Amino acid sequence: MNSDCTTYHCPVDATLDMIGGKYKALILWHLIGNTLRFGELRKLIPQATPKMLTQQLRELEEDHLIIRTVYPVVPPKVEYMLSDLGNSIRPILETMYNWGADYLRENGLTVSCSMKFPTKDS
Amino acid sequence: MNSDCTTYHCPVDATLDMIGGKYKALILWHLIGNTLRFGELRKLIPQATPKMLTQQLRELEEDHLIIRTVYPVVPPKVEYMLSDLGNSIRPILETMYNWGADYLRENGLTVSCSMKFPTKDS
DNA sequence: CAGAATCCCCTCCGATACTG
DNA sequence: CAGTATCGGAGGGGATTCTG
Repeated sequence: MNSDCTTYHCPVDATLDMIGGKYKALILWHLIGNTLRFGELRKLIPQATPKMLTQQLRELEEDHLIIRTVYPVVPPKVEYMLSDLGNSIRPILETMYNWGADYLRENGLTVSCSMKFPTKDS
Repeated sequence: MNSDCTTYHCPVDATLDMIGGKYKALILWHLIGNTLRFGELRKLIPQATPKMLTQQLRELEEDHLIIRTVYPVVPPKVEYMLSDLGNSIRPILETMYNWGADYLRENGLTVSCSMKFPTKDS
């Protein structure tokens, strides 16, 4: 998370601190129901440079929202998946998704990527 | 909002863009069911400098989440209240509040200000 | 009372190049 | 493949001072 405070002014700030990073919501969203490799995330979020993607993934890992698994093979293989805590944040993402989608639609704005509301699978 | 894009990569980003500002969630939260003056908001959010408070309020106004009313009197009197759009975002704040409160409790962290979950009044 | 204006630091983040 | 290292610009945000 971004803030190093052990005291927040508001629980909402604590939540925003964990998912408010530049690409964090997008990463979490893509990881819902999927275990993905670094390269797969890069393709899904091409606007993020490797540096930024790594940084955001590390912060999500520090906050225990995702689990990073390194396989000691050559070539390297690293997988990312949601933790239980990460899964518990899904309702927030969905609530924000629905509100944002309504807002964008009512304002005639568009979404550039193919992300859709996930069917309630795993 | 922070981004000037008319195209988002995700509705969640659009939502975060509107409420993710430094003090925006806190401002919106305090305005739920209350019409407040600038000075009252300053007392409720003392960690925000006047400059930052003004900036965040202006952005919330541009995004039509709040309504700013100026009374042409001396001394100046300005009131802020939630718009219909601002009120519509309340479920998001509540969802984030609940998740954040659970998270902080389970991690033994504390909230510094006296903000509580609002009773479901106006 | 409700801000506007200035100054300035410092972090975020993109671009580019390199590595085990 | 999955990163790391380095540089540098833009702007977020604090402290302070001033004003109608």
